[in-house]
Amino acid sequence: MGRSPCCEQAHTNKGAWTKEEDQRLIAYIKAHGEGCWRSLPKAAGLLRCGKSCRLRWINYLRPDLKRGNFTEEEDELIIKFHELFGNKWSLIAGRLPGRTDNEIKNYWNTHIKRKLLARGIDPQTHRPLNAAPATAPAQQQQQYQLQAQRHLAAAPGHHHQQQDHFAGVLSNSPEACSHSSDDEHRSSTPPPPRHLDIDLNLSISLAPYQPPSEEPNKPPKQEAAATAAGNNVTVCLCLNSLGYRPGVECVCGGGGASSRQEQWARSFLQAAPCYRG
DNA sequence: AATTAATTCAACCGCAGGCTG
DNA sequence: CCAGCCTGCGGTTGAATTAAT
Repeated sequence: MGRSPCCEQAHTNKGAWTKEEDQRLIAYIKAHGEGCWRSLPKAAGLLRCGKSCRLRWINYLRPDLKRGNFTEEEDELIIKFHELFGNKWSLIAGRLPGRTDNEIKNYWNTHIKRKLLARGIDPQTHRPLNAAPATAPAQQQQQYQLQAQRHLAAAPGHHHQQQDHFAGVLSNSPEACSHSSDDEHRSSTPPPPRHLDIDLNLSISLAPYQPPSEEPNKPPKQEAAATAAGNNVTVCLCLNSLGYRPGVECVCGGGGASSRQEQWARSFLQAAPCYRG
């Protein structure tokens, strides 16, 4: 596998972004949407590598970022998800609206680790610090993590439809884990004893690019889904955030979708048949 | 007020893995 | 099948900021 030459190019800026660079990036993405990171810097007139642009956008400029202190609720969610997924920050970020993997990773390392240690809990194993070194249970937990990850892998893309996000995640419903994996059927492994309060019955939807809503508490996802299911929608196969962009034609060239992107979109839609018109 | 230590977090780096020709 | 391209991820770094002395 070849290394991407994108960051080896000469004449690319590094380090902190300037306001002007931010403006350029925002303006470009507003006009053309996300994606095509490699060609973006040149097209946007930025002396940055695509990777850097992507990072800047995702971690800092994206309009749907929360950018505030983490709430106690979020803390607990992160802890639970970390227990479940391990250091899969992107998976964790996918279930915390408005938070980025980088942000969560930093927050984990600077705050939550310490918090857990203060509670006498090992932040890596989520077990009491003075507990005997786990062998079989740790393997079992790893297996549960793998199961959960397999579930998620089966449904690519971000898992939105988070209108009842916190309520759902925090629910103690006995059905919360009722979607148990194949593994559960073919092994005598007892069900995970410690994650019953995590609702993994995650559903997916085409994740629209959402400009900041006027009403922060009103999740716009349903609207988008309804619009999509209804009419007059252009599905942008260039997959700029898998955006449904009502009435907007794809602008990334290649007739609306590169073959690769189109293929991805098709496989996605097949994997999520309930979202096919 | 000056200096040092600790903390935070944006950004970078290298790699994995999927896709293409 | 293979080499190269591209994106995304997780770990790490280091500049900026804050707290302590």
